[in-house]
Formats: sequence, structure tokens, C-alpha cells
Amino acid sequence: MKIKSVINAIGHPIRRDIIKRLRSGPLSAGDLSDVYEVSKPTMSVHFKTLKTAEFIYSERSGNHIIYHLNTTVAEEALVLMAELLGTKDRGEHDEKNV
Amino acid sequence: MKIKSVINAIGHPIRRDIIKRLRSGPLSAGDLSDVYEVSKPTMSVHFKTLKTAEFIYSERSGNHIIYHLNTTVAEEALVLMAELLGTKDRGEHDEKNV
DNA sequence: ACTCTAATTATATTTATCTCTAAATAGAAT
DNA sequence: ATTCTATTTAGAGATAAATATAATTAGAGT
Repeated sequence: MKIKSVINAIGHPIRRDIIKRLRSGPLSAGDLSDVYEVSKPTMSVHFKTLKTAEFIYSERSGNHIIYHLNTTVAEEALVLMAELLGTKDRGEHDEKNV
Repeated sequence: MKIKSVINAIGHPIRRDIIKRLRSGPLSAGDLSDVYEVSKPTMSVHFKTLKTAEFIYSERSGNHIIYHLNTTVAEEALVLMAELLGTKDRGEHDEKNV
């Protein structure tokens, strides 16, 4: 779980909406693609980006690919965000450069 | 506070490190610029991006510009992230398209 | 094995982001 | 008011991201 791929994954409105929808349960690539006004190849790229960040995983069911939210990774990502943005009882900052 | 500008702001390692450093207290543009191996104009662009997202605000002190972390905005940003990534007791998702 | 459907990869174009050098600005301090 | 220092703006080149059409793959089901 790398912060770079996580932030990249949530950096597009369609990908954020996919995450939100998958929180209610798994959906097929086709069903998700129908929601947005972009081509299917474009959607495929969005799925790949989410998969690279391990936000989602896929499973085949007959002729369809079903996408599931990886809730563990979503929670881990939130922890990373809290480390960056949280101000409560968290002041550590290692000095090693970027 | 828009999620777009927030994610954009944390989308670069230098900007994330600036946020972390400013959590320990205010720092001047020059001091921050000395930390990273990029030019000062480049740093200025990073500051602007963080200012646009209202993550930081500036104050002049003599010849220096001092940057402060806007802790309120940082906390608000974390709430937005929790709405996107959190899985605990949060299932709402409005149906309006992206 | 063929055919159909769903989904992905390949390729190209457009658009946005990052970075630099050089020039301009803002204010401080003489 | 001129000079000095810190910082920002302008302009340009390079790299990465988003999107589309066309071609391809992977299985399912006949």
C-alpha cells in the first residue's frame, strides 16, 4: 500500500465515485461503465488504476467481471491520511528528506 | 474546501512533506525551500497550490514570508477522506452522477 | 470449433502538471 | 530614493494523465 498510488487512485472524480458505489456492494465492470459518460476503455483504465492501488479486486462471474472494494486497503489509506492531515495527538515527523 | 483542490494539494511528495513540517510550527518560504532539491520558483508553485487548497496561509515578517498550517482545513480534509474511505457506520451514497 | 458478449490492450491525441531560467515585484534597510 | 534580499510571476520545455477509436483477448454457450 503506497501513498502515491492511493492518492493517484482517489485523484479522479469517477474513481472516487466508483469507490463510493462499491461500498454498497460489488458491481460489474459493465454496470459501473454505464454510470459515467466515458468510453469503456477509459473505464478500464480507471479500474486498472484502482487495482494498482489495491482499492478494488476483481472476480469473474460468467461473462462479467465483478469488482469488489478492498475495505482493508480503504481503511489503511485512511490511516495514512490521518497521519498526514490529523492534528490530534500526532506530532511526529521523521527528518529524512523527500 | 473542495476535495479536488485538497487531493491536488497532497498529490506531491514535497507538498506532503511541507504539511508534515508545518505541523510542528510555522516556517519561512526560504527555510522550506532549502530542504528540497528544487528551485525556489518551483517551491513557490508548491506553496501556491497549498494556499489554493487553503492548507496553509502566509504572513510577512520583515524580509521573510512565514507559512502556517491551517489546522482547521487539514481536519476538514481528513473528514472528507473519511467519508470517501471510511467503512465504519457510513454507507450513504447519493445517486447523482459524476 | 465457432460465435457472441464483455472487457482489456494498443495507439494516438489532447490536456494538465512539474520543472527550469530569467525577469519582475515587494518590502526592508540603509 | 536606491539598493539589497526574499519571494513570486512569466514563459517554455518535458513528463505524465485522460480520453477516444480500433483491434484484441478471454470465456461462455451453443
